[in-house]
Amino acid sequence: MRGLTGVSLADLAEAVGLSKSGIFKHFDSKEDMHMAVVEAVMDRFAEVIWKPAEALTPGRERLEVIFERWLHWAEEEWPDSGCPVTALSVELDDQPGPLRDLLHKRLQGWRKTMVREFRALRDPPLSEAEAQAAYFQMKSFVLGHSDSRRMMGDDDAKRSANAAFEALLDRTCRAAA
Amino acid sequence: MRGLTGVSLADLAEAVGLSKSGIFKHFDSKEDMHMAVVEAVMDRFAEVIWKPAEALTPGRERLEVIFERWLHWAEEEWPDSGCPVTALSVELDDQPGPLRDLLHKRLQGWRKTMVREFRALRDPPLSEAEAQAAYFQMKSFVLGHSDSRRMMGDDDAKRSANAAFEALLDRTCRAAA
DNA sequence: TAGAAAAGAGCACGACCGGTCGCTAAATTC
DNA sequence: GAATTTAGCGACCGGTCGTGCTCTTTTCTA
Repeated sequence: MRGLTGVSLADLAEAVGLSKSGIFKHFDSKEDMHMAVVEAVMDRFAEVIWKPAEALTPGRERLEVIFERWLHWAEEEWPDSGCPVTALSVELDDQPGPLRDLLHKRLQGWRKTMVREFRALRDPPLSEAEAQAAYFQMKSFVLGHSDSRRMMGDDDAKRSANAAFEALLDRTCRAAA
Repeated sequence: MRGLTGVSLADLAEAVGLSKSGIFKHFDSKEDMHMAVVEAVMDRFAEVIWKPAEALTPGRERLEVIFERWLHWAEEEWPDSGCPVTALSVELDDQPGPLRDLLHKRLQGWRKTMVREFRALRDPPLSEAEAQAAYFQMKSFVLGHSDSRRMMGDDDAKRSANAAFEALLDRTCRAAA
């Protein structure tokens, strides 16, 4: 990936068919643009991943749909660049400022949502700690999937990730209350 | 992180106390430098993570040491920038060329080593597929650990990763042959 | 110790960087 | 229909980019 810093105004101008100066009628600065990019990416993330699951009732099936959509998002929605959420995280995690803060806020919101989903996986509900541990693993498998597929060229990455996630759901459901 | 592209020759020159042109007596081009960076990073990776485990016999304890060193590597060896292997992977996974090829080769070598380690975790040894699945999860937890700690600000990330890894070892040892 | 070779400094280059300016033309509002 | 806002353009700014060239200084070797 090229990252936010790796895309110049000239690149962008050519891509959208505008002049550099034309772009500045829509954004005050490059950082202003970057903020809009983060917002747009996270909005799209929610639409692609959360929306299809919204209709379902909380529980295992919903989590399975979310996980499937999450892999799909990275694999099909961004076949060239790779998942922009991961890219933004790696690029911004040591760059303090409003941009990182915005991404952090959106990701925390998502995390909170997902922990809630995991709590509802079992009756009686999982403890907060159990749900957090489960989400940690879920997100790990998403990251592992991208790494395996993109960097290691592993065509079975999706299968590996799915198997790991299914096993995670199995043992999380089964765990004693 | 700033990435290879994000570090200019002027930055580097200042950091090492040389002039820009002075640097060119050691490297033919910036790409030549990048190759050396990838080599150096992977050499250091092996030294920090593999070397302390080398003395041990293959098996669970060795894997535990490797995992501990791997987390340590990301957390203590690179407290500011984050794990450079992850950074390089994300930066280069869609940039075909000798640089990506070099990183790919070194990472494949590491993967092969680790899969071998996992096979030796049990007697009778794990199948190739089982060992690959286990390594997929191990690497996922490493990635999850960095993401949780650096982007999400989770101080318990190490604990979460360790718990997940121990559980992985448990059920991998226990699995029927 | 003379001379070669290596390490480094200084400078200049063309290309590109993010950003501003003044202008035009289209759209919107009054 | 006049006035004002908006979208967009090309030219241009000061700076930085990677890199080549020449010259000096250090270091190694015969």
